[in-house]
Amino acid sequence: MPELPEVEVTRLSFAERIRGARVIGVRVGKPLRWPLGADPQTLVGRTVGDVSRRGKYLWLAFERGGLLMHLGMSGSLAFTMQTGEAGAHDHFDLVTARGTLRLTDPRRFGAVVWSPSLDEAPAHKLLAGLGLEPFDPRFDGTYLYTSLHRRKVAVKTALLGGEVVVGAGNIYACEALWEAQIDPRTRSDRVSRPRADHLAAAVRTTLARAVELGGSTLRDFRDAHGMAGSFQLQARVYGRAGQACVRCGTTVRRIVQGARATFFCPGCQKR
DNA sequence: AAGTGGACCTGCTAGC
DNA sequence: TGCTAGCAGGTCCACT
Repeated sequence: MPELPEVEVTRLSFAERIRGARVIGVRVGKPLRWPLGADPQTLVGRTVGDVSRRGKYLWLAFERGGLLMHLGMSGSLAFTMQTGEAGAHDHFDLVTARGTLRLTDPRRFGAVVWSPSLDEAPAHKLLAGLGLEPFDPRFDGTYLYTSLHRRKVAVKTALLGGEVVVGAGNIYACEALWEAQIDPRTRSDRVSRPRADHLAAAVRTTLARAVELGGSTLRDFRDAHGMAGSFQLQARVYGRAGQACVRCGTTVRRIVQGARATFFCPGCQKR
């Protein structure tokens, strides 16, 4: 579920309200992708600081150390005063006097990991190797062109990998390639310089627009207030196999790349 | 070393 | 109506 826009929308929906809140309890449910790495009770009494984002990870800073959170494929966070009884898929509660931050994640690919800092393990290990943020000024056509030319994978695969640029998952990688009119099967080292410019811009604008629209709610994504996103209503190719391309009318296709579905228009997305 | 495929886990949907 | 296969927004790890 959550790609950069969903994670950012989630962050924006609770960061201000939780800042300064004192932790009064922690509840841990079923195991997530990685163990918490600390006794949950050691969080009690600490005060939450800034909430920031790196790629699809959230970092809840405390006075010393912090929680690195990932929503996996099916995770979402809620932050409310009236938190009900924990359900079968509620695997982490951070209870504060201002409300409870609850991670709900049916598939449990998500994670909540305690780390002394972002520069130390385990956070460091998880964030090492991540590419540039899409809104980093250094993420431009030159950078993208150079990075893509170091590899020989399909350009869609390179975008999804996160080693070049973070944040575009399956929906937004497909959408950005449609926007840039690039065939997702194009080998990364065959993307021309002008098209790298176009693609860098498309990644940025696609993700930015998705944040403005509250992300994509395909089935169950909600921000921390319970608000659904609406980008999915504007998707040009994702999930539209068999339908006419809104730009050229050609039938949108679904193929499989690296065990992931790719949607594209064979009419106007060229190699 | 880089590229590929399997693994993790649960729920929903389409099709028989 | 009920069962089953296939599919889903991510990413780590083992293997070639």
